[in-house]
Amino acid sequence: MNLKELAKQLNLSQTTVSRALNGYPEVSEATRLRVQKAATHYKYAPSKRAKALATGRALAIGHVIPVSGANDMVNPVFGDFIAGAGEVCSAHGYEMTMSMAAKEDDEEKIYRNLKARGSVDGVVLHGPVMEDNRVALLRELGLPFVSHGRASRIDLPYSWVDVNNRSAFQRATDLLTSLGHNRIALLNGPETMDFAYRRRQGYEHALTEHGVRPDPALMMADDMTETYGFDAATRMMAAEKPPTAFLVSSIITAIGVRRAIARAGKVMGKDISVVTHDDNLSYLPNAGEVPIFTATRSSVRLAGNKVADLLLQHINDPTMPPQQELLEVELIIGQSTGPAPVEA
Amino acid sequence: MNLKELAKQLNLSQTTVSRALNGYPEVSEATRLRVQKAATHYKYAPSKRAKALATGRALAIGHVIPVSGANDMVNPVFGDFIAGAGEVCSAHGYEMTMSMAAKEDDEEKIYRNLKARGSVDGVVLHGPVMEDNRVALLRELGLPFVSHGRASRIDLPYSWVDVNNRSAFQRATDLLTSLGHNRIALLNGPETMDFAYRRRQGYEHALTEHGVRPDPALMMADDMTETYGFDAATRMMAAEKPPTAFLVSSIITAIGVRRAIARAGKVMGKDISVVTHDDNLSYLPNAGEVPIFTATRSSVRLAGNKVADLLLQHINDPTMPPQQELLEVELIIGQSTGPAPVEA
DNA sequence: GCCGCCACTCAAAGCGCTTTGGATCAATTT
DNA sequence: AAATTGATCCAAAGCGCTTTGAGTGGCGGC
Repeated sequence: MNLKELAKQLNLSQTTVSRALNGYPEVSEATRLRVQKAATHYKYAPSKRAKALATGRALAIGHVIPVSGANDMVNPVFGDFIAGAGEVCSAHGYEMTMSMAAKEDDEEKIYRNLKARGSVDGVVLHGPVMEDNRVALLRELGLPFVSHGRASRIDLPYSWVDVNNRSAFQRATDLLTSLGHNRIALLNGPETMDFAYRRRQGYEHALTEHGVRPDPALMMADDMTETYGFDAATRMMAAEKPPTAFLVSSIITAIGVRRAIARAGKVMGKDISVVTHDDNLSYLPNAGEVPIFTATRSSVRLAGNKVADLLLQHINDPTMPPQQELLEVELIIGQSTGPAPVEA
Repeated sequence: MNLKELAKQLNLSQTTVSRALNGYPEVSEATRLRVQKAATHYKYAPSKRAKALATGRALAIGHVIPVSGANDMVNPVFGDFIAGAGEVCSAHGYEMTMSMAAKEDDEEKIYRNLKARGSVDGVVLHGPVMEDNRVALLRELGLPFVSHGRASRIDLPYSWVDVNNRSAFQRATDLLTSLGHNRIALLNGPETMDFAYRRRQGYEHALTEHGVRPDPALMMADDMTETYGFDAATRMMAAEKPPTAFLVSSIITAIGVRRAIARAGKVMGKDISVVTHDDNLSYLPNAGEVPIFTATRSSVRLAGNKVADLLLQHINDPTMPPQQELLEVELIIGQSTGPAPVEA
């Protein structure tokens, strides 16, 4: 059933039926009701394709997902973020489309096509890196976008929703030093990623504030897998001057660290402390009366909500100036931290 | 730049330009080349909206994601599956759109709309449950679809790609019994889900074959979170007749089990054995010379490839009869299994 | 020299919607 | 009584593409 047929059934013009269904005022309440009844009766749903062509709006936003890293890793955070964004999108009648971006150079083409083909009204920028050139590109294209995370060293205004990563890791480091730790290892994400860069800043800043010189031997950055956590922690603990605490960028990596600690015959939270960032993933709840990990927590699903919300605002009002939202983490005390062991 | 303008620039009709770009034979090689040059020069990309309207094809497939369970869990497997499907979609010029389905009754409406509005050419059915009524619905709607996993007790023909869950868990159970275990606990996923139902079948079948009566006290089913694994394992190990081995449906849950074992002061692979299903998630590689977990492994990313591939075939040839693909798992021996401890 | 054929090219219709620019008619105003 | 207004409704154009059906002109065969 399409508009024309529906109009014929009702002995009305397409114009009137269209207006009745889209809530325009130039139609009497009586006929509006009649039209709506008929529409639900015939299960009429307007063709998205035609609507998009006629209105110039796709009623869709796009996600361009960088499938990156050594082994084409998909960010484990992805599912929850999408779920968050999806909630607000579907509440506003928007769809989400995704494209996978394998190689770096592919990505520019993807955005250009998205714009030229008009398949989306806006995009969310995933995984910003430092000096991310996508920001300039998207601005130039005039494609509304919101970044999930900031891109450092960019002076162009643009919209983003980010976690205060610097402050989070600074606070986490403060916590550890206040417990007496001064050999604190950092297992960071890839430091081309902006969030990782900022976390290291927070970590180093806190250390220097406490008069500790950051030790390169205690700092690593890599794709945040479980095995990365295990391998790095195992190696560091076997070193000459092992750390007494780990600050970790992902709960998945932290799980690897926990495994390494157990394997070394130590007890997490007693012999060795661990603080991790916790994205509050639905399948990895870090909960309980006393959560397993002491963590800097920030719900990535909530971030998905906020990003989508902001993006839809931009789409509906293109003149709206860029907006930023900085989410503070909760510092959650769990079982994985304790006072630094006394030197033997 | 649109077709009309491009045609004008070239002093050709829209028809010819369109045909030149879409590879139709009725156009001379000379002009085809000329057109293609101009197209790339002007960065012309045909409007997806207009193309969709004109051809009746959206060049997109849909994913309807059930965001379900007690705490709106997003399946951790999701990201990798999507990445797999995305690969083949983008290789064929297709986009993927996702809709979140919160409540059960929502879902039917989502599919109906997807069809009526014509926003996708086909869908992948996620998370089939037993006697899944979506199969009948999609067939009735005439919307091409491929299911990721089967739906038991449905005698309608339809296409699916599934892991041989029954055989996988049967083999895993066999392995454990051959190691001398006869109190093997099953930590399954929600047994409304088809895959979980089948896994239990395999497990029970193997047990009975070995003359062991399945013990309800050793069987659980729930959302496959980490804490579920920890809680269930902790409880079972504290019971009167604790299990000597765990068979687990998800590596994430298995991680919880490992934590419970460590907490209880036991050694995994020695005091207590664990076999888990392993979806080969990119961020949770169960690798190394000897993998951490003994596992039934099947790449969910590969499944994504296959599902998308099959779906695109159906879309391109609607007369193609339903096809099924059953993926066998690899049984990987890791560090988490060993002979059953001798009774004290 | 005429016909038919092949290789190209084009004008125009159509996909299903929105939206512009009238029409129509009753009620109100002058 | 004529003109204005407001409330409804409509015909038709247009969104940017594909595709049908219809020309062109050049060429060999009779």
